[in-house]
Amino acid sequence: MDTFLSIDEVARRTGLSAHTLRYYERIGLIGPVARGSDGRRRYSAADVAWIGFLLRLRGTRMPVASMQAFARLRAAGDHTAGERRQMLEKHLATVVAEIATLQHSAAALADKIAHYRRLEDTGAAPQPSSRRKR
Amino acid sequence: MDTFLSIDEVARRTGLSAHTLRYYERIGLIGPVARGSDGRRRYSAADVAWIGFLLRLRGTRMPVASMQAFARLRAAGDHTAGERRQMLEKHLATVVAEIATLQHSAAALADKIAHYRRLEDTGAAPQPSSRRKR
DNA sequence: GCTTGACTTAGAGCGTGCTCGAACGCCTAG
DNA sequence: CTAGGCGTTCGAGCACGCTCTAAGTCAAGC
Repeated sequence: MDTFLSIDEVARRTGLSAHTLRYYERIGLIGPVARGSDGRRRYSAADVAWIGFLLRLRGTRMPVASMQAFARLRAAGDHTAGERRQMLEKHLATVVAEIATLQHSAAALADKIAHYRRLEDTGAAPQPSSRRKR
Repeated sequence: MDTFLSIDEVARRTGLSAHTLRYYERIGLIGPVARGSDGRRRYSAADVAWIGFLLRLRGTRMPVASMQAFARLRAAGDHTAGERRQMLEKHLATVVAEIATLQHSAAALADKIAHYRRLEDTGAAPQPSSRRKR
């Protein structure tokens, strides 16, 4: 199984740049990646899966510092699983809260838009760049 | 009606710092605020309402540059209402999309947590810092 | 008059998360 | 042997959104 990927392949698959992948490794988000005899990185499937997980955390705006903490726990071994679970639970709670406030804000935005629409339909200046066919 | 507020009062009410309020004014997010005879800012109720709206936009992660664009349109007069509505609609769409991906991620997080919980219950090392009374 | 304290401006500095540049190494093709 | 291309490290630089400092003004209280 030649299941090892070059940094460019991983970049392509994850959407991160090679620069960013090296950066993540530097700051400890990604554990030391295996190297070929020429010193180049050879990412395993597990590495890629972990990066995918990191991207999910990032997508929920977990700060890099927290991801680092999580990565450290992971590297420390199985006995930190409980701690890791707690981190995730805490983070999940903030994500859920954020979803709620976003939904709230989305509703407010929709109201504002409706307000604008009313303004326009009440015969104010017609929109130049908007085909607003009632 | 002494409906004018000092910068500190506005800071208190909006949760922004006085520094940030001045900064927002400097970069054009908040139009020129009226001044008292002593040169100090005197915020009107309309100013405060506008700041509230800005905060909502910020809460949905609208970039400052976009808020500036919106503020410019607003300052340009009523005839930009259509354009402003379009901006809001576009932004609302991104907010809705983001809510969706956050929900997706939240579900994935919940799965991961469940996974950890399973690990723990399958008799791995007991958690030191977790009273997991099955 | 002097002090205190809240305000003003202009501009420098900072935390976060990348992003890029410079200089070099190694492999392959021609 | 040389050139090209892709990788490496180390460190500087950047975009964003504030945040703070410095130096000064003004009004009120002692």
